Amino acid sequence: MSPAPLYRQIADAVRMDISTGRLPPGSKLPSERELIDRFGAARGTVRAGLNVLITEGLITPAQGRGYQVQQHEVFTLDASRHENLLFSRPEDGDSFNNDVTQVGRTSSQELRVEVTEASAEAATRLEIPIGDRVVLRYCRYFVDETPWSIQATQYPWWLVNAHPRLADPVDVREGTTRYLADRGVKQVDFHDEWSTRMPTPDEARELQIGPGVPILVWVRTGYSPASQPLRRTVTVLRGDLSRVTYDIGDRKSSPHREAEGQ
Amino acid sequence: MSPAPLYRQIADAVRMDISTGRLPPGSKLPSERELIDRFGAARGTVRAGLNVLITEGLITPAQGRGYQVQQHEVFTLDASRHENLLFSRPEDGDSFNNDVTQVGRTSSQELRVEVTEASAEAATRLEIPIGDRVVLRYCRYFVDETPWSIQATQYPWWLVNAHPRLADPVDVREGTTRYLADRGVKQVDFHDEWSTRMPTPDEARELQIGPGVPILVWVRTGYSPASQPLRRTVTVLRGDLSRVTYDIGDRKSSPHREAEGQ
DNA sequence: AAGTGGTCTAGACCACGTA
DNA sequence: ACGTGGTCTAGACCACTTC
Repeated sequence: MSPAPLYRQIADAVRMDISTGRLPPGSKLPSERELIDRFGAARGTVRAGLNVLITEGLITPAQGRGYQVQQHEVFTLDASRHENLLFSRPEDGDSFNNDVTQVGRTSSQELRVEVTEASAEAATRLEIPIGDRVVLRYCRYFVDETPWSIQATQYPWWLVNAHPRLADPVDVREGTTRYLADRGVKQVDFHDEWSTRMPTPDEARELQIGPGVPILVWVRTGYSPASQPLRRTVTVLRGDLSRVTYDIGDRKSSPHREAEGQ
Repeated sequence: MSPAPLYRQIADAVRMDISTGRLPPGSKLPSERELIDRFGAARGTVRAGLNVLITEGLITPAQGRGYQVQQHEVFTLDASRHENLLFSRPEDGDSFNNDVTQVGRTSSQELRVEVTEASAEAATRLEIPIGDRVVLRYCRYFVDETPWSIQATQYPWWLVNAHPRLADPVDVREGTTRYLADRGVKQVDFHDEWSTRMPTPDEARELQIGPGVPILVWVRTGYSPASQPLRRTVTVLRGDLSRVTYDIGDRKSSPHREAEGQ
């Protein structure tokens, strides 16, 4: 066995300090110059080692302030209840806002509404021709002032015609799902797709995430009782701040809600 | 606006070549020496630029062979059907194997069985004391010879006592869920938790993933009709090869199965 | 002003893969 | 043998933060 290269030894040593708690979340790492002395390495080698930990999502660098051990406040989303009318009352309003405030945190959002043409994926899901007109409701959600997710929902034009507030460039206070339900358009079935990947530079900027933090991509299609697709929502969630749960079956409530170490 | 640093310009230029299709998935990138000439940069600068794309999961380097644009063959897992006895017949056998062969691909697995003590998280989920004896069934799954997931299931000791094949260090041919069901122990409710993060070095080695590829972590707890926890399974999935779906509601089948670009 | 990380250069030698 | 990436050095100057 050849020995591990020096930059890996540096990464392993610092990673060990983090996992054993010698460097707790939020604490400051030794400076590059200190590590140069400790390991007798050139600066480039030390930086290569620290770079490993950055791409593992363990530390973040800040110009002029040194490196810091990452710390997260995870927010849990219950996807099997979320937007499910059976589990929300009309007075609860927007489901995201509701979920957040219920655990004692604050939420805010930025909304943008456009009329555009359906992308190929959206058209397939919505069972309309590619390029058909759709309303796109684009929203960025914040938990405690931190960007948490970006959401883009497309509604088919026939639905917007019948329910024009979908195209309002302002909040639909009670939530669009509830708005539609109150007008007789109920979403009773959902098809969800989940995947993960590293963010594009644009996504990283909008969610304010650095290198080493992946995102969750959630594509939800909502259906009427007649199995007609009513909308398609793409949500991009910060991986370091998100946990998602599903309950399958008839159990009334999920008994466990504790945080788990990552 | 100050101009972007040179290494970012290099990353952006190559990323553009990839996203426009000039460099299709699987193709070879220009060598570092070529990029040095094209951009008039030092080697370290070119490598810094390529490193950005590596951590974005867009390219992979291979010593002696150059850089290559990443390509994936995504495998979709239907989590709301998976292991659900309502959707599988006894003769189907192990559900993972079944899911894989049904789409014309081959699966294999490595199994290891241990008797250990319950971790804190597992004990909470299984509603047993911390440190209680459990059987741990550890399995690595392959799709088409590629490592795809690592799975660790813990069964409480009272269940193993009653159904001893759970501790057999060999495959339970029909699948453990079916084995238990046939002996009157039905799992009817599931609680699932999903999160994403970068792999630890160990996970990266076992799943054969390079930098820039995140993982999905899936924690499933299975319950009896009396809401007694029967098992807790932690699955670690390669993010670049995995898509997960849930169907919520009564719709018989999900009408759409097409691949989507990533 | 002093200390931190960010960018960049110009070399060197090694390890791996292909031919 | 040759071309590829992998590791490493020893500098330099800049930008930002803290004091």
